[in-house]
Amino acid sequence: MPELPEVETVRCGLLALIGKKPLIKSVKIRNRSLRYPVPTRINQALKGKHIVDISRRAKYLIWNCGDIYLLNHLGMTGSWRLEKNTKALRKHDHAVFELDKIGYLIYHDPRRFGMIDVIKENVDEHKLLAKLGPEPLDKNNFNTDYLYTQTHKRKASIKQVIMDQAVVVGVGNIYASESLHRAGIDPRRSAMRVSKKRIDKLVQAIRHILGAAIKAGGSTISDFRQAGGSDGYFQHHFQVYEREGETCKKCGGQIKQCVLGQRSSYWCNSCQS
DNA sequence: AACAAGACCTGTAAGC
DNA sequence: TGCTTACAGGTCTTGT
Repeated sequence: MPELPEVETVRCGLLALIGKKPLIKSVKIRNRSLRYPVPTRINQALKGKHIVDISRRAKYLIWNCGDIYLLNHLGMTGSWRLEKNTKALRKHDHAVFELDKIGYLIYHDPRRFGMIDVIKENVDEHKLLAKLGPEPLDKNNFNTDYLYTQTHKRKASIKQVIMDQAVVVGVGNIYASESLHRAGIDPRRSAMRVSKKRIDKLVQAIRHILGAAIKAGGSTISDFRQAGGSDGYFQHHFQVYEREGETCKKCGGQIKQCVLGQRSSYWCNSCQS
């Protein structure tokens, strides 16, 4: 489901839903079998803590609960919603956080590719976070010089390389295709055959696309919703994603589709090379 | 080190 | 109507 803009949208939505530093009264796990088993000690660890803040690293949400942190990845189908009571629980509601005076914050995830863990300290050193690349919107660490050092030696397609979370985080299957279209680069092109000048265009394109998608509240396709339940709007701005056979809005060329790294990829056969 | 493929899951849509 | 297959926003693991 979520790439960086969707996770950022969920983060903002959750902050709005929970209000000011709510107390966690209890955590009930209905199904521990997410991508990794949810720790059995999670209720004991979080009961009585306040959610001080929610931040994001890559596609991970990090709840700051004072002296302890909750780490959450939404996988493909993870979502959060708030309910007034527990009568409204549905299939695939795997975790229920009872928040004092707020209600029940529910983690829903049909495919169970998401994860929930609790961390005592040094969040950045967590096994899943330690090897992540820079944030795409961080101009100091994600820029043309940096990305070129990563791409010029790699034989794989440029699309696969920018989706590698060790190279840059947050770019998933939709925004990789959209960013490459904006930069005029064929997603099938070997990363090492993209000139530095075009890598510069790509850096700007990734920043622009992700920034615009965050502003639009992410993309709603299939079942993604903001934490408040409303739709994102960026899907209306797709130039190539899921537009196979249609006309390029920029140049009138035809949108093509192929599979790269087992993922559907889309590009315009006229304005991308 | 880098890469391709397999694995983990369920729901939905398409094809027969 | 029902069965089978392909595919879906992610990413870790395995084998070359």
